[in-house]
Amino acid sequence: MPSRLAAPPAHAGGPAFSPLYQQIKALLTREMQSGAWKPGQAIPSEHDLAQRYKVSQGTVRKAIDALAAENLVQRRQGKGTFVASHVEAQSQYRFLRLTPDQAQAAARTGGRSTTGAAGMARQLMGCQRQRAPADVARALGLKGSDAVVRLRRLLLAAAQPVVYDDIWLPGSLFKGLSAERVESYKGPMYGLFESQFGVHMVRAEEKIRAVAADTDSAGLLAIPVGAPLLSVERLSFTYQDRPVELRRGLYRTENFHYRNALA
Amino acid sequence: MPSRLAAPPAHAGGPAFSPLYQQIKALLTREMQSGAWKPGQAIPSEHDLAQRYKVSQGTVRKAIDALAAENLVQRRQGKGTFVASHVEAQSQYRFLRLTPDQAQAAARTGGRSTTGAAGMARQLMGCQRQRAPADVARALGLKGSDAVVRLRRLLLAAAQPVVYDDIWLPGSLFKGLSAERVESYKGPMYGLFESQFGVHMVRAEEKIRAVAADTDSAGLLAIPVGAPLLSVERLSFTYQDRPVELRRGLYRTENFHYRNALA
DNA sequence: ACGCATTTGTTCGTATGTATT
DNA sequence: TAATACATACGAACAAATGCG
Repeated sequence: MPSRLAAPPAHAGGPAFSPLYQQIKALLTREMQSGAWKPGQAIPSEHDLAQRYKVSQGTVRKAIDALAAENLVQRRQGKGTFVASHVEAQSQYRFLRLTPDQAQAAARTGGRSTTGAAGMARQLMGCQRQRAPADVARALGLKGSDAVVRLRRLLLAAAQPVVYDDIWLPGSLFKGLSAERVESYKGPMYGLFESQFGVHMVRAEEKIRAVAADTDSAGLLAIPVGAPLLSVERLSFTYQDRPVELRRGLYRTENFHYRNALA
Repeated sequence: MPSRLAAPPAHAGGPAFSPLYQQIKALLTREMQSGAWKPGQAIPSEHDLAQRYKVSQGTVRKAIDALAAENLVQRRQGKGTFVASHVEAQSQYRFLRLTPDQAQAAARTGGRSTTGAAGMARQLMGCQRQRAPADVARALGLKGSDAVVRLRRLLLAAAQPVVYDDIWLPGSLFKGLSAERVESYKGPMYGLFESQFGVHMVRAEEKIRAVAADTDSAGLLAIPVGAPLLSVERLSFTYQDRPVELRRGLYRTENFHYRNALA
């Protein structure tokens, strides 16, 4: 009997059991999901957790290693293990891959792209509540009758528009979200979601295309109709792979590029 | 005295030492780089390596774990640990992110995108040797007088051109590369490089933009001049972060998209 | 079909090193 | 300096997957 905690049912298809450290990992994840351990805060020490769950410290360590590999937590020698946060400087703009062309790539040297595409000016173009369009509802796992928040904004570099974002969020999770709250918040959008609404983005999937600017986007981004734009459709997930944001971005890439690392 | 193998010098800037398992990792990497352990082959067992290097099995294990995390090797329970290979079915087209739009995304379920953008027809448009242009030489770390191989090709889906690739390789590493060798090889380009020239691609960096088709690319890809195209500039590295390929790709994204996972 | 040897995977325990406060 | 927390290293035992006789 390999499991001493919650033994998963032995139904066909799924594994009849899972290693102890994965069960511990699931328990730790649940603590974060429930909000008991909040982003930026330290979780209990390995020694502490080992006692709490009656397992060896090495097993807790392996569970935490797995969480760290998925960027759910961050280990800091001598200090502790911290729940990942989009508010902290280290992991701010973690999901933003747009980079100025002339940014000296300190890519592999561990140099967090200090320049990045951060520090761009924000301009909110709209914040409305409405019923979810069919495609948005499908992506977010909502019913067509459910409410969503739609948020549109521009990012500008040197007074030039570079990014237009069209963001859709489940209304039930973002109750008091308003234009004022967005505009008054300093720092990345995901920091706002996390600190004000308790929704922490864990991972995302993007679909990228080249498209021609239509009249709307051309106007917003100050380019000719038909000019090429990078279209980035992002679906973001919180804990337990629950989709909580659909973001459609249009990027001008004359002076910026989307950087990606393949391994 | 933490190091029992090669103790790195304690010069300023670099760490005065490195953990044992990292030293083991470096030794293992050197075996692969030298060609002593070839892609697809099994490396010695953990027990074997532990004896060879006079360290514990756990230390070898941690070294191999690190290599596996970087996709340099692949572990298979009960069988052994194998040098990663672009020839094998599992990791074929590892660097290809272009996906048909209607491919049912088995993304997280572990389902290797069987559909993928594999199975596309290839059409070689040229294979020449020449002196390296300045920008290519800079990217590959060559002198302007060095020879390079330039390779151009189309990828077609349903008889429609989808991808145009312009590939630059250091001439010194790819001596007998010819159009015939490329056309007769079945399987991915990186499989050819690996099996025929002993150059294994370990990782890559990509810069992605939206561009308008010029007359050349419009003709090649059968689209109007000015149509939007995804421009993907890829720099690929072999062991020790040595750049060995510059690839400029243009993708039609009407029916395909570039998929990316953020974590 | 069965058992056995091999290899990686999991779990435990202990000791020591390094970073932080 | 001391206490705390993560990081490294060792050793041991058993489990699970594989392949072979």
